[in-house]
Amino acid sequence: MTETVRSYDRDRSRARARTKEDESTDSPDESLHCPECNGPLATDTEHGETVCDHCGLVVEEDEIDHGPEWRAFDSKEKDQKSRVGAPTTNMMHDKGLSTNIGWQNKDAYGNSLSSRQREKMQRLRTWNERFRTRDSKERNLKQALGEIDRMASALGLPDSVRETASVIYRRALQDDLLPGRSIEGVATAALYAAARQAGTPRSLDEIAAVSRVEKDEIARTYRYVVRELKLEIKPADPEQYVPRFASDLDLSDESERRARQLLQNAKEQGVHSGKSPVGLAAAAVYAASLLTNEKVTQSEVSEVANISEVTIRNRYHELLEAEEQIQLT
DNA sequence: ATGGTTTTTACTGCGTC
DNA sequence: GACGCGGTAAAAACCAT
Repeated sequence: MTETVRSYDRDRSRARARTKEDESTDSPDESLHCPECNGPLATDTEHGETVCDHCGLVVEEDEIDHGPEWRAFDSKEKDQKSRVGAPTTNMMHDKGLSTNIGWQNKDAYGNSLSSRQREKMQRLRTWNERFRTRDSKERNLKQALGEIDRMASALGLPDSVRETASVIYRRALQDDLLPGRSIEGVATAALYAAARQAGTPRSLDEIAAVSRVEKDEIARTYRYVVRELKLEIKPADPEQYVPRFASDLDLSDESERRARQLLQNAKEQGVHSGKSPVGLAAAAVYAASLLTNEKVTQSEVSEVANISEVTIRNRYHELLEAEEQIQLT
């Protein structure tokens, strides 16, 4: 035991001595000569350069290659092959970059640890966690991202939306938009905005149903965040609601298609401005179900769309009128 | 706060199964 | 008689100003 340790040390010091020697004597590379003055070349290991001993000309700089390791034939492959480690994700408060200590009391080879070492690891875990989430912003983020994640899964929103929501939240945090507003409110607003940006909008009611904050606060915070961050979000397109409603009602693709067409016609006629997109979508779905003889009742549609039957009636009349107008032209 | 617009609530009448 | 649907009036909610 002691034997191996000592020999290891000795080897190391010997190795160090050797490099020192190389540097101090500036061991000129026999095969190379300076292109300028033909003097001997020396390698400066500290700066990673090859310099002419005589005139000081830097012949070669050993630059670090930041590029990918292998040839890549498209951007996707390039991403995969770049040598910069695991992808970062905005969904974790530290982007997945900080140290993690596994919970199992095993070393790198899978062997169990002695009780002493186990204690030590436990302390390390504790402190690592404390450092990692120490300052308030980090803690803030951690909580908010947890909320976003929870709500997104409850609403069946894809990861891409969560990413976007995370980015929005980060920006809000960075621009000091938080003071005076609740973390959860801003997190919810971020998710709402992200869902709309991604073209998979959820209505305020749906969002409010899974959030811990009231609807009006979400709406207020959302408007605020959008304004301050100057996010550009167009009004929701009614068509984006159609697939969800259609599938909730077990309607055929044909009905879905007709609903879309109805909405497009309405758009051309300009009937849609000022009306709630959800209501339009619901009406279109209902109207389409009539046209394809897949009867669904108004109350069923109003149920899945969270829209009153009256609104459906009003809208779908308008939709059918718009359709007639189109026929005439 | 205000006024204009849209949506909701509540109710009533009609036709059908 | 229950159900789906249509219409209406008044209240409530929403939005820009």
